[in-house]
Amino acid sequence: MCGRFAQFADPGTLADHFGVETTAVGARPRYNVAPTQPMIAVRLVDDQQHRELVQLRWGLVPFWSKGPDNRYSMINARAETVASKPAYRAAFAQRRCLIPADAFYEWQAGKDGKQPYAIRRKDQAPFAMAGLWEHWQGNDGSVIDSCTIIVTEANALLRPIHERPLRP
DNA sequence: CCAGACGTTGTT
DNA sequence: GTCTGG
DNA sequence: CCAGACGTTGTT
DNA sequence: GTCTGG
Repeated sequence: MCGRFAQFADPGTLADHFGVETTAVGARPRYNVAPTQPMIAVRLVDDQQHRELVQLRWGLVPFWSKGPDNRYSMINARAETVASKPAYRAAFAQRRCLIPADAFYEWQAGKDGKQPYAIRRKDQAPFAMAGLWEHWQGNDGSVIDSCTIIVTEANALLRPIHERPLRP
């Protein structure tokens, strides 16, 4: 669940909405954020007291990784296992964040193909998804700040559109 | 012990 | 069918 | 998540 | 870095 979403609220609106003081981020409206692309997150600054808007790569790159590896999908983390999975454990303990969104997309499978839906609030206000972020530094000094979105079972509203698969 | 994975979804 | 790139 | 590629050689 | 499978 949640492989695409929209972020088109302007940083000022997000700042009001999520209690952020720093808004210095080069954000433009995004109606279709895809995995590996940069997106906006809300996270604590180092003092752990204030929040900032920050640009992160969608698709968490573990700090111990040799680099981004698209063979593994780190765009979502299951809520039931996020505390113990090697790729997420450290971030879960230390580096949680909010992913502001105006809508997220789900595709309903039908016999004539797939029908996309945009899911958003009735009042169209931005909302937050739960996320984790990670800091990665390569041997050449390059740096990637990345994130993942935590997912759970579909609720009654979403179930007719799309259910998260069961896992052994 | 070392080598290799480290994740999720969809589809059959 | 399955992987990669976005 | 979807869309698009999926291969190798030789030449510029 | 840390766990799992062999």
